[in-house]
Amino acid sequence: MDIKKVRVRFAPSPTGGLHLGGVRTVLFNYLFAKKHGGDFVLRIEDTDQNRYVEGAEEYILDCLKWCGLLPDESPAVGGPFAPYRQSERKSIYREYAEKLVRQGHAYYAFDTPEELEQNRREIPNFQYGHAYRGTLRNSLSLTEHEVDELLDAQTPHVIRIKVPAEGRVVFHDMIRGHVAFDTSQVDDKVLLKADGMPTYHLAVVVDDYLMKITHAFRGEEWLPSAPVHLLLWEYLGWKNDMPQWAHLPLILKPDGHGKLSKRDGARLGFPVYAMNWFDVKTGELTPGFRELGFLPEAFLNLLALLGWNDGTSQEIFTLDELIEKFTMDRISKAGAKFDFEKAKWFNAEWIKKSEAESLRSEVKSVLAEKGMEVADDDYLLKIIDKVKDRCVLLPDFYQQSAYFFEQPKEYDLPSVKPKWTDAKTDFFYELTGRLEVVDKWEELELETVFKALAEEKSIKAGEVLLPFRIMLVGGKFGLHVFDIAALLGKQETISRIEAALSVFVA
RNA sequence: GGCCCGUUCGUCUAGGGGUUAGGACGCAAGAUUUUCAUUCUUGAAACAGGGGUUCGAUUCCCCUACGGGCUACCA
Repeated sequence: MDIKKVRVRFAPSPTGGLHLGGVRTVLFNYLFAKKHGGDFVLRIEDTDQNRYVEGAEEYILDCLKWCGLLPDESPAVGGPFAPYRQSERKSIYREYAEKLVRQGHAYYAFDTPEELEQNRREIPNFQYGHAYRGTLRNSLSLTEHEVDELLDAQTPHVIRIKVPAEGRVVFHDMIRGHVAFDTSQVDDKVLLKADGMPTYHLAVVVDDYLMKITHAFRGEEWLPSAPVHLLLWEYLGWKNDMPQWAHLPLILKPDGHGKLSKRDGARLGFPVYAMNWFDVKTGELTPGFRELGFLPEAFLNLLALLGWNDGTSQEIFTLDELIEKFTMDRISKAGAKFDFEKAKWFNAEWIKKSEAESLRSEVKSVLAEKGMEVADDDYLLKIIDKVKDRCVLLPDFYQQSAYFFEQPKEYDLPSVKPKWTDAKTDFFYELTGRLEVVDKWEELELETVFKALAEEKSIKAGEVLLPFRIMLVGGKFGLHVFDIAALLGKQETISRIEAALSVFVA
């Protein structure tokens, strides 16, 4: 394939949150465009005024910025072929729809929603198409005079495409290969709604043409309406400018069957949106991957591997690697069930792989949320470095590192009390003295001192190790004990031993 | 119902006319870690079914089954 200039389209619809499938479509768009040195066009599909939600457009852009798919300073929506909002292009669409009517490829239809509803109820397999359009109220069945009268009277009407009763629409899909439809099975889709707004079918064709789109990526759910779009490209006389199509496989529910939906997230306990989405209309908050503690790199990585791989067993990819390795022919055809366990694994891998420095601000805000202000960045960096292997999600950093910033408030007494002896009391008293004079405050040195004392006192190290841990952190968790002590520093370690001792002995 | 798309371990997938059908997640066992996690080793686990084509099909073709999508003046 000789790709000179690619212009791919991404059309977020500001009607709600941005779900996994949406981000993945953008990602593949992005990878393909980057790979071939092309543009990446954002077009806002805001023609459905009923569903338009305030703030949704900004939200979607923010999601893309968080993912790293849109530069921070990028103009939200724009480019050389503005405007990019459907609502601002209203007049353009009518023009083309009327043109199609004049050419006999479309017609006015005056049927009310109620009438159509009734037909669908009463006629089995009712389709507004060649079989029934002659019996319905439209400019095909009515006389010219009747039509003019209705039009003059401002009768609400739509414009529908006139799909031929016979014929075959054939096209090549970059993922699926050869795809064919019988036009007899395709219905006369509405092109222009009664409110003058275009439907997706008209808008996508007109916009892709006007914006010089060369490659169109979308979800597989659009495949059945592809013949309508193909016909439109032909009727409008733009056949040679038609973009290459790529219908991406769907992301499916992890359990049961079907497309992954917002509800599945709530039901199964994982996010399906990139970021928290608060719907002002319903007052409903849908959680996002970002807020749950996913790294954007991990999020993109897991999405990319859902329906694509590079043919090797590599699973961890940076965005740059993805751009380099991405090819369309390695996108799978079948839908992929989303697996949250694997998603978490990706995040854990990315946390492990990340430098402490790059994790710092995220960890800081995790701690801050719990009311813990960290002043000493060097200290924090050392802790992050030691602790990150044990974290799957960002909030795990709190649980894994909180004890470095405050003395235990409670101790796991049942684990020490029953086996406590005077000898142990003696050991720890002595230990504080020995620690007091340690020069090199490092893990190895501390361990040596500790074990030497245990041997002197004829106590098995194992018997005092667990109490030591509980003294420092309060329970049976955390890093290796001597790592903790080393990080805590001399004064803090000793003070924690003393504080705990008084509780243990009491 | 009609049309379209799809089908390899539970899940994501590699492979492709002759393979011990490979990897990853998860699961199980063990080693290490005198907590836990990490790490390491090992294990259980798949070509939907039936017909062809072929010396030989998991791989190619057809049918069936199953799954999914669409079937709005939503995208």
